Amino acid sequence: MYDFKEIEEKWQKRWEDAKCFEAKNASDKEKYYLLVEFPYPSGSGLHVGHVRSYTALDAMARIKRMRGYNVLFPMGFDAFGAPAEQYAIKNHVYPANMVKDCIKTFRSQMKKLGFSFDWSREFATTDPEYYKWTQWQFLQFYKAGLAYKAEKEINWCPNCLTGLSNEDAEGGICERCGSKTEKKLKSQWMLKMSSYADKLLAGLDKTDFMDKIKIAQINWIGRSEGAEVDFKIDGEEDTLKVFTTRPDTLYGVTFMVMSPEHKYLEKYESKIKNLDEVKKYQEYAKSKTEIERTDLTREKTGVKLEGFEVINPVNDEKIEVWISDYVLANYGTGAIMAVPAHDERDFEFATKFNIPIIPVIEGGDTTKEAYTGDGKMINSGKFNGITNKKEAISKMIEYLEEKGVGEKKINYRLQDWIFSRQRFWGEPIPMIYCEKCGWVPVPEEELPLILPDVPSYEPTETGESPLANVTDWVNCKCPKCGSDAKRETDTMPNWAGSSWYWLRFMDPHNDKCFASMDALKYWGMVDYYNGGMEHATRHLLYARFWHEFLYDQGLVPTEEPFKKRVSHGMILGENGEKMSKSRGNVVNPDDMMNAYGADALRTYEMFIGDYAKDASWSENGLKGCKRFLDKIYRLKDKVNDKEEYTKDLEILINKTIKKVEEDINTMNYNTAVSALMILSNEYDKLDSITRKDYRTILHLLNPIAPHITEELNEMLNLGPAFYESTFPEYDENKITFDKVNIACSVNGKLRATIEVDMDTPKEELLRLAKEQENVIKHIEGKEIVKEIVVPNKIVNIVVK
RNA sequence: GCAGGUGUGGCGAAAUUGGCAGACGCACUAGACUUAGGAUCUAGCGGAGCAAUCCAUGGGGGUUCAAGUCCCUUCACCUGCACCA
Repeated sequence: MYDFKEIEEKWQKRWEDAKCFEAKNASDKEKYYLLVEFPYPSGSGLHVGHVRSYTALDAMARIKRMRGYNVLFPMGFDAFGAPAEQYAIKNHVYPANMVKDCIKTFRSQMKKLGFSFDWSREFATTDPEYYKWTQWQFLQFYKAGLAYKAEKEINWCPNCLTGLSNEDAEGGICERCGSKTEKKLKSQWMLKMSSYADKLLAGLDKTDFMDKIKIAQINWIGRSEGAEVDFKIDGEEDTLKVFTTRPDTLYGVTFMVMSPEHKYLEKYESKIKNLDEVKKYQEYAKSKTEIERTDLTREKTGVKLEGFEVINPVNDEKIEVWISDYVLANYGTGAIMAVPAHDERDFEFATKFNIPIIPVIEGGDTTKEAYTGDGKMINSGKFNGITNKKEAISKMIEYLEEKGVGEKKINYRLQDWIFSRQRFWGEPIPMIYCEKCGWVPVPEEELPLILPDVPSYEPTETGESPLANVTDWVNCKCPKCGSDAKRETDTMPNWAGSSWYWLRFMDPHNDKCFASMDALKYWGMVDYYNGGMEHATRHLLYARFWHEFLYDQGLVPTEEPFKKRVSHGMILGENGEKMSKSRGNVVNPDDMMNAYGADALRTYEMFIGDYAKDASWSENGLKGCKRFLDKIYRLKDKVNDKEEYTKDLEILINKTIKKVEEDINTMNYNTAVSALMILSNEYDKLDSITRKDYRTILHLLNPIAPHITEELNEMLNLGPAFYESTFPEYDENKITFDKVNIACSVNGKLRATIEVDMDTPKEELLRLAKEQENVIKHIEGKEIVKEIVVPNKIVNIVVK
């Protein structure tokens, strides 16, 4: 019938030549910034899931442009990270070349799909011109005291002799060889994200994220209010500090638990009488994989410290101290006060090791289980009798503060960001270590610090980055004192490059700064940011943290980077499972485009279902959408030479205009498509349609299926190309029919429908309803109890 | 365990937010046109029933003239987080 390939290529070229999708950094038009997460250019090419979100935002971008906005809709590539590195290790090639090839494939696929990205702004995070600024920004963190070195555990595979990312060591098992991974202490660069915890929480109020995304962020930050309490170590001046959310239960403390990694175990080694046993337990805890350690069904284990006791600050009683791996080293102070009567985990522990349980709040049976509910305080000295938990907590904190043995404290689950990777394929961290001066930043004018090629891409045997083997790169002079020094060989994590990329899109070719203040001010916040739900926590937090930091440094004009964040559901295989090579259910967008065309693929992915939900692929569904486009094409033969709407279609057309724009702006793409299908069905019923009828449906469909609609519009010479036209407006006066169907029911059951004039008065509706044969049948001989009339909707007669 | 979400025909889903459940599409059935159909057109398509009608939105209960929609309860599945003190 028509050659969609030829049509698609023609229009793609036309758009490119016209540069109609290139955003201007200075414009009288109102700006609109649409951002969709840039992809990782993997070797397997674009996924049909990419097509879904890109089409969705493309449709929005096209509508916004046709509504007169200066739209920024950019695309780039996030190309540092594991997959390219794995490929490099396997094939002994420099990853940059492979990345280049993959990007080429991705770009060409996206162009074939007709996305209206502004390609003039494209970049990859691996471009030295880009990572120069990633490095520069890292130095700003350093200068502000927010980047520091600390001993942190990494996942270490004793078999491969290599450090692994959390992803590669999932569940404590080395992905490559299957052996159990260990924890190994390594000095790593950290970013002080924890100091932004409150800002990250408060900043959410300035955004319009989907609720579930806000909640995910809030949970991840994990703010919890409580108190820090000092327990004096018996026989020492030192105190053991714990964090608790339940200071009101202090009188119920019967033991303390420290994590096996707690620093006091070393400090007070000489005090501990059963040191051998303790050391053995520490070894045991270390050998546990992440999964084993966090397995809730696992029985509690632990060792009591002999000769090491603390004093309860509220009643001066001596308390035994244990170590157990159920207490985490990296949360709170790494030690807890245990109140078995009112905490489930402490209860479990106390029961197992026969430790006394003292209830301090009335309620429940604390010989059987921990009571975590509310109640009257008992066994708590002067606090006895308080029934309100909130009051009890604040009174206790007041008391602790008075005595100088504790204070109010807010804790966060959110931790500092481990910013080092012992990996090759990442941005080099621009720091130099000098014996005399310590850590010295690479001078800014020497950036970018180029990532050199190396003889081997695998991490070294000591767990260092392969860069450590490039001696003439590592060895350098200290920028401060000029003596021999060494470069940091760790690289940045994958997340670094994607933590500010939306800013670079605003001014991608700037070589003086990461983006000019003018550009940053003009584009402001990203208006609409779309990405996968899997990035709702980490990426989004890193990006917001990074941005908030830049704001505090006066480097960006807005506190928050993204106004609205939305996420799309996955496209699953035809069998309802996640698409993967091993499951053999992968659908290649190229194959679909070749068989049905880009427009059909785009239309189908918009029609597939609720945008926010997962959806299973169906090639038959795609065929159906192709048929719909074919029908649109065939309708051209019905076009007459009239220039106004067909009278009978006018209302439906106006309604459809309204619905399509609203639906696309609210992510209800599926109903936008279905509205257009309904309209096309109505057109099809008529012998002829007008030029305006036809141009309008093409125009409405254009954001979703841009090629075929442009072609038909031009073929019939209906008007200027859509990319340079204004989107149709609906007439508010013509979106309601003058006739309306009224449901007539008896006792809530539908008995008849009547067609009446819009806004027919109540009395008239009731009278008409009662004339209906089937209504009469059901009310005859019965007593009418109630009559409900809702104008333009329904009549309900209640009988007995 | 906690948090969030979902549950409607054979399938993907709609439902103006309390007012005719199943729009639109797929699959399927019958027919038309055709050398042919993976094209197009016509008709049908939740279940039961010849029909009037009855039953149906995971299950149970409630509010209401009226419930897919609100409330209570229960089950199932999905996604995060998970011994966070």
